[in-house]
Amino acid sequence: MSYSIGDVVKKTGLSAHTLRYYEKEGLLPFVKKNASGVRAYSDEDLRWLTMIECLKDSGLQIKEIRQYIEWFNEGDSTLSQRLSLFENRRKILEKEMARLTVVMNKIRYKELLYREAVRVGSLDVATNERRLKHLKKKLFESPDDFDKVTG
Amino acid sequence: MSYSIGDVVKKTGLSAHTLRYYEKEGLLPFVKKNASGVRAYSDEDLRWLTMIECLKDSGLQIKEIRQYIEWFNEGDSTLSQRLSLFENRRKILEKEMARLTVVMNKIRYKELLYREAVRVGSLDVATNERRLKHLKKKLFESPDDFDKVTG
DNA sequence: ATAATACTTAGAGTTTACTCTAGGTGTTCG
DNA sequence: CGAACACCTAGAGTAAACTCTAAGTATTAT
Repeated sequence: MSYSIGDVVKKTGLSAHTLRYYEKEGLLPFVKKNASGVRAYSDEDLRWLTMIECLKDSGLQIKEIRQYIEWFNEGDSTLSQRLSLFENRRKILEKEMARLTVVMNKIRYKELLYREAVRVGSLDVATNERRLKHLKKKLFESPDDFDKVTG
Repeated sequence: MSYSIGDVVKKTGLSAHTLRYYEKEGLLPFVKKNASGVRAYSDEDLRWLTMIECLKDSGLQIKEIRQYIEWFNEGDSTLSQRLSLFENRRKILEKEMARLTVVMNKIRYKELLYREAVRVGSLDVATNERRLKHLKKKLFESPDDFDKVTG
């Protein structure tokens, strides 16, 4: 099976502009064109687009994805480089998730603080409630200046 | 206590450029200047910078942070808007963490696949190993095209 | 006193990943 | 056969968040 750029737009949700841009950036080196220069995407190309989406979701930049595809095309001699890439990415994702957990607690505290402030009609009153002060301590293992902010 | 922009650079790790940029964008409406126009940051200003960092970490854009600060300055009449902001942010962070969990599993599979490929010296051989095929099933609850990609 | 350093402003430049425009060619349908 | 539509390329424009430059003033150290 082969697909026009319009077909791929429908399948992937990417714009035709974006698909051509990806190709220009070296992310789709396998896409064939017919005699009049019209792109014909294969199922393999669609699977690469799925892979590209995953790599983008993991935070890779386009030039890093291009590097990965180049390594893939060079074959088994680049296996260790590709392993490093995924190792690093996994570590970065772990850090990112840890970071988000910390931020989440701070935002959750603010949400509860403002929920109470709305209930009693005053931010100052809510901020000084024992229950919320206690919650603050519970949510922030390592307190920083954050808990002094009144906003 | 008050601090020069250089002091704040050392304390926060932000550049002087960035601090002035934040001020221009309305994120630091309280910073005082002396007779010759030199900024003197207060402890309150430093706490706002901590708050701004948290909001940025949670994914808010600068204009959204400015909006929040404007609401803060308007007092208790904007409590419900601020509550909405934190509610939305919490929901977005939850989605983001769920997204990262999915991506993490895919990247972890790739890492293990390439670790094995490096060990045996062949991506094709590793891809066809029963152990890794089984792992793939375990990691991806809802299989998509991803598991067909060989790269 | 003078050199170095820190500060000021306005505004231009950078990066990333698109996103769109202009001007044109090719294909399909009634 | 001609209108409508999909496609092509090259290149310009956009948004966000900085990042830096230029040209000048003020402060500090020797």
